[in-house]
Amino acid sequence: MARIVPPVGNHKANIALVGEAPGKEEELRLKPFVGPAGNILDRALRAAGISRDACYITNVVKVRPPNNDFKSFNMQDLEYWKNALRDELNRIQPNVIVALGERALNALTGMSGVLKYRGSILYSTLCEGLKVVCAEHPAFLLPNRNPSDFHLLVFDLQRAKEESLSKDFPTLPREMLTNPSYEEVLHHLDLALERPDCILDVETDRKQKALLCIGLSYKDGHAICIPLGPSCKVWTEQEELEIWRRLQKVLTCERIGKIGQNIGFDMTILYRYVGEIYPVSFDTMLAHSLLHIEDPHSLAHLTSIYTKYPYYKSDKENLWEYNCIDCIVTRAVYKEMSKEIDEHDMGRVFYGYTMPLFKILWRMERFGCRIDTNKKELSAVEVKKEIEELKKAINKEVGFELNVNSPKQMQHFLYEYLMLPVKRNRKTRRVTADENAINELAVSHPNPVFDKVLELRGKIKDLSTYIDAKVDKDGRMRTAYSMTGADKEDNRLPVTGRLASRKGIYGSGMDLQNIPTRHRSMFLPDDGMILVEADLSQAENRVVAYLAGDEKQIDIFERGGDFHSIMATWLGKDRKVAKSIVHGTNYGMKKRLLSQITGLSQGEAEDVRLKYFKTCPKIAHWQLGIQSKLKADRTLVTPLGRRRVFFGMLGDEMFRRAYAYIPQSTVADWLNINLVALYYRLKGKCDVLLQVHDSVLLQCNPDVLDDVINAICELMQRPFKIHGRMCSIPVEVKIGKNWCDMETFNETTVERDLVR
DNA sequence: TGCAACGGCGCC
DNA sequence: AAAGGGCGCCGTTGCA
Repeated sequence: MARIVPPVGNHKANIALVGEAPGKEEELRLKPFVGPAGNILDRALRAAGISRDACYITNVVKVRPPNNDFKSFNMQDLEYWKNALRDELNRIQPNVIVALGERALNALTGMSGVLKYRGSILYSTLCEGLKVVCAEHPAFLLPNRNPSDFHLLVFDLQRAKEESLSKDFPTLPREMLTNPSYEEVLHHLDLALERPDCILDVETDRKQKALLCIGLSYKDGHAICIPLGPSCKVWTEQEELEIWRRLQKVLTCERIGKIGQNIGFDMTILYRYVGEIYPVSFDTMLAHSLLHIEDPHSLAHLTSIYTKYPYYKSDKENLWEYNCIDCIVTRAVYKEMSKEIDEHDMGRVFYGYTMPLFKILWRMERFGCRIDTNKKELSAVEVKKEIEELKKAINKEVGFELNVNSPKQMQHFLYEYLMLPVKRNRKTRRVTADENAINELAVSHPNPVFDKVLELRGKIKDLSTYIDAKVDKDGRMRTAYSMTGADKEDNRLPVTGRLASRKGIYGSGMDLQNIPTRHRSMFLPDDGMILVEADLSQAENRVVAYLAGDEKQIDIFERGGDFHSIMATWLGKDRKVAKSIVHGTNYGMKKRLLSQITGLSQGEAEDVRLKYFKTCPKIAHWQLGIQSKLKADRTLVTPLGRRRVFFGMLGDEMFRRAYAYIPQSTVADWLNINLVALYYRLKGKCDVLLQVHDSVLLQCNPDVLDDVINAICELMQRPFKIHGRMCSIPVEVKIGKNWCDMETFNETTVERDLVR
């Protein structure tokens, strides 16, 4: 028998909280929000400075749904409860209603998509004249769901508190010029020329990235959308030419800071029309990734946090209007964010490092690297042939067509056809036929086909990923760097401070941070130039030694000894094993995997691991310190000031991520800081081609090689502080005629090279 | 045909 | 009981 859970709270409340339906605990105690979700709500209310007694708390449906499944209510039931809710809220007349979760949002406003609308201030369609603030349902924030969104609930409740002062809606200026005449365009571009900054946002089609229109906002609450691009029929040829000319004047005017959300995209689109846009003073996405690295950096999210404009990204049917709103909102976001940067004293980092690095990376993306296209085509032919032969051999050996790239077919082949013992992925615990599994099977159940399978997979990877990568028409390979992960893949956000490298928006180019050495011979310097690679040597190990404050390790590094050889003698193993043990153990690896990567037995591996901790006890201390820091506030800060909050379950998995985080991001930041410094020091003397996490690839004229290498050594090896102690990371400089055959620099190699 | 999820694998 | 982390791209598969 369904029991009705009545609302609770103050009938004169200015804030009404509306959930979906009672749960088990609520039904038992006949009160809304008293179970686990209720606890979360209470915590969030406290954090937002709202007293529960000052709220009226209710649910859309007052009875617990069978199996807690809201969908089991039919339309009639829902209508009944919605009517009851309308009467209820109209009696209370709160200044603001908080819709907690999808069902409440839907009942109160008719909208759907709570993750999009959270933070938005909306008109209630259920109770006319009343104002709704949308928030995620507390049950959605339980530890096993999405605990990292808790702060968003707090934020939305704070917003509700502000809005509870009156029934009025916030005023949101939106002066939009969506279909301007030619004269209006010129007039507004003239006005823009008088202003110190200008928001820029272009719209393109999704596939070709063909330009559709350009939006500008040179003052608050105002925007103009100028239709332009290959399919634009608005202007005469002459008008269009003049608009581009005036536009270029604004976009390249020294006095006008250009501002945008992920403005690198707009710069890339407009490059063919106006060249490089300059100066770019502020990117809201980059600023946000600096201030709140663990949050999403989409404009939709920024809008919900920094402005009171409601979510608008779902209606794109009027593109010009949409373009204008984007600009107006970006300006509002920009103003708030620039204040936040000043308040947090991040100006030096943001304007002096983040934005310059962004500019340099954008130029590197344009510049690209010359490719030996001949060689590339030849090896394509060769590898294709090898693939065909391997395929034939494998099919002949197994007696049927086997696609080694199909996990499904491979699992069937190994575990059903050959009836071998099933191997699982250690992390996911799922059945796998990956390289590791096959290698293990090859030991227990030798079969000549295994080697061929792995070889074939390798060749297919070589061909598809590296050899077939699309070179631009000018024979150059390009990449797009991401400092934030705005175009995130699989919903993962990069959080390390490392750059990501990927294909460009037009589909050419590739990730240039994972090229196997043997494929690097395709990468050439331009005519008359020489490649210079500067590598931070053993950077992560070094940083770990300083972070842990391990005197023994620091001593080896500072004396310039061969770290791994010395560790090898201490641990009583050969150099290679010692290297793996140290590296793996530093990052939380345990005996099983250590034994796998070293070839030792698990018992031996464990012995060496413990011996390493005994030899360098500070390493274990360091790890324990990280653990307690995470337990205390889930936050780690690197020596270079990068901060990261860790969400999710406290445990070894998080600890391992945390061990890796600080050295990884410290090295990345240190390299990038030096990339900026090098760029300005060597301006005109060299071209920066690539950044690969702990190394940079440059090209320069051989006559300035000395200058270049001196600058590299001077800048990159300068000491910086880790835990109050100065640490210097040596640089290994290599030079070469292609990126594969690089020789460590010393005087004789230069001379030999110059003679050639 | 396009898309998302997944398995697999390249480098630092 | 056992467990490095961080990225992006390709091919397959299943679904719309």
